[in-house]
Amino acid sequence: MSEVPTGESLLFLTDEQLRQGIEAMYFAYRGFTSAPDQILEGISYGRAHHRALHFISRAPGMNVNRLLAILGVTKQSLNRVLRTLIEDGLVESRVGTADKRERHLYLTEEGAALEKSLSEAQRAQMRAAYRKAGPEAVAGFRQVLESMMDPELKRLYSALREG
Amino acid sequence: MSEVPTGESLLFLTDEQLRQGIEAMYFAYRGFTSAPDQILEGISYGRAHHRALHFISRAPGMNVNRLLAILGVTKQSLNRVLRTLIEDGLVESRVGTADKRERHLYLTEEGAALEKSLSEAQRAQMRAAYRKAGPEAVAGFRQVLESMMDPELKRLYSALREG
DNA sequence: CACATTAAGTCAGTCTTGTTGACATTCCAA
DNA sequence: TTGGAATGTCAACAAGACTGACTTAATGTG
Repeated sequence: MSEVPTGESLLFLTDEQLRQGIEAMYFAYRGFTSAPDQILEGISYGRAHHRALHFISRAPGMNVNRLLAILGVTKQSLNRVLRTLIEDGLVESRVGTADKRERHLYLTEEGAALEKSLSEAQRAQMRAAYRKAGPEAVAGFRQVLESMMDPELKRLYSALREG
Repeated sequence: MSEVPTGESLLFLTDEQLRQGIEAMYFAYRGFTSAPDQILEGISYGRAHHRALHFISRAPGMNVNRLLAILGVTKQSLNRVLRTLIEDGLVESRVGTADKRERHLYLTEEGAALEKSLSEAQRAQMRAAYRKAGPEAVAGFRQVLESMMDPELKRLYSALREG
């Protein structure tokens, strides 16, 4: 947690090393999204739909505000996506019991099936990368990613694991 | 290169672990782009302009086809971005000497200045993340990112380093 | 030389995903 | 009971991607 880097890590962080990291992140992110994108093209959905399905699947019963905070978009933008998913019978929106203003979101069977196919494609890609790199590399990967997150996003990310 | 994982790595790659990796990648990518995005809003440029400036800076004299391959967009899409950058005097397009059909791209002084401010903001963010995570984590991070790349993109990524 | 191909640029139209702003509805809580 | 919060909706717009068709200029080849 020291703010002062060691001589070695200071040496390590040349602009060139950082630039390579930036480019690696850029190219890798494209690989990261390509598998689900391939499934999505053809059916009339995009990445925004995938993201909504993912997080609803991850935390079923989540209300709209929570999902908005996670996705970091405006409610108008999310609403368009959510509306099509609800109309198409992939997502169910239930009025809250404690607070009836809230809408709680759930995947229908059909929604869960699509989410599963998308997430399986993405996991397969991730699994291949993890295996190529090995467990120790994966631990480092996760550490750096967490360090890159905005504190608020990191909070939301951690909350997903803790329920 | 073995297709059969060891017992340990098999244990490691639970769906939950993979899902956390996927989410980490998603949240981290948002942190990754936020610093340059902040500079870009206000001036009338977006991420597409940033990417073009970055790679022209990285490989000055690059022709349009090469940049198209790196960015993975259509020429119509790139052209819109490139045209504004040239009109605004940030990028210079020189007719090729060997092959006069080609246009070679260079940053002007002004273009280099903007690129520098964008890349410094992004590097600062990356540097902070790297320092928090430590050198060993960074090595793992880089390894996993490279494993995630599409082979063609990895080729382009590597070519950037080798000149 | 004539013709095909390549590199680059352009025009027109479309789609997804994001944005603002304005407004209605519902319902909780002080 | 009234103000504010949560939600939803309408309209307009912008960035950034796409396809398809086409031009121009330069190059390569039969």
